[in-house]
Amino acid sequence: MENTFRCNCPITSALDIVGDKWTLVIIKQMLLEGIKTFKDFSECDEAIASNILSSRLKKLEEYKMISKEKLPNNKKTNIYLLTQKGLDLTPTIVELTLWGEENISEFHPELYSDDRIKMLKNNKEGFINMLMEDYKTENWPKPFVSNKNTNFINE
Amino acid sequence: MENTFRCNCPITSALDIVGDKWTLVIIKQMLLEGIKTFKDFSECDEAIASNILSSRLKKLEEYKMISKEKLPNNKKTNIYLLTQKGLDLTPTIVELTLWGEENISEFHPELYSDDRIKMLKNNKEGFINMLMEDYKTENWPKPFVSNKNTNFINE
DNA sequence: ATTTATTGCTTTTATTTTGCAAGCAATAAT
DNA sequence: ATTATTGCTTGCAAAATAAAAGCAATAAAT
Repeated sequence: MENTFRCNCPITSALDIVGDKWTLVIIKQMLLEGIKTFKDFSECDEAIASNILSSRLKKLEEYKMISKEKLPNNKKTNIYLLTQKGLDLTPTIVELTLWGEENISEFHPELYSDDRIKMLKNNKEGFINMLMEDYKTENWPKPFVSNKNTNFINE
Repeated sequence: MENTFRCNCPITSALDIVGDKWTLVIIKQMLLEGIKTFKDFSECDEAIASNILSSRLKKLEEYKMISKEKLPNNKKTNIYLLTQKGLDLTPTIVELTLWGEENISEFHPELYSDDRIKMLKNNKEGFINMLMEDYKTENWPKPFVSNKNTNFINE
């Protein structure tokens, strides 16, 4: 963590953290593919080597971009979750997706495009918000809701 | 250029091109700091080693993200310019800037913020368009304008 | 016209990072 | 009690990166 930053420029410093082959891929997998455990990462499409995965997760934790937790009924498996800092990379990832989708197929014909990307092109702002909100509601601990408010539907 | 792509995902593929320590720094310098020649790059703040600069410029040219030209009166100096493909990374760079500016200072207190970043926060969309238009008018060959239209002011 | 400086690299060598394979401790399943 | 799974770490080889030096082509100065 010491001497990580080349200079005082925010872009260059951002790249000192996420500017490598794997870090943003990891965040993408968590954000878009529901990946949460070490095993999930190891088994998925872009299977990253376990030592590199390990070092990247450590770095992301140091920078508070992910948290490492355990489920109450499983003392072994770690659950890695994006924090707000990590989630805040959603717009960057979305812009990279759009750039890739429009500029790479010439060099990489098998590149896929899917329905989500079409949605994204239709309404970028909305898509970004949806991604971030969905991640939170699916993965972040539910806030306590008092009984008063839970049964509206049945009243 | 062969075997560059890990898989068919647009994000991962984008990172196969720009996912390293230097590529986006180079594009940032061209876009935001008016850097155009090999010497400019070598002399600036984040002085990249010349061999790496050389290899990155070559890669960016292969992917048509920059062009390499010469001025008519100078047979020596190469001028590197962003093409549309390169310029299209502006939104990605802008989002990275915002992320860096809001999430890194905790770990890097010397990180600077400036007036341009304030402008950017006020009007992201407009700032991105301004950056791209400014770059084009300042660096791309001027289109021919017929005499008919040049003297409005004097009529 | 000849020397000197600059530019845009390439080459060499050293260091760092990456990645595969194997190993291993702790927990969970059988 | 035994076996399988998970989440790592370690060791080593290969690849990428980086600092330094070198060099050819052009431009500038004398």
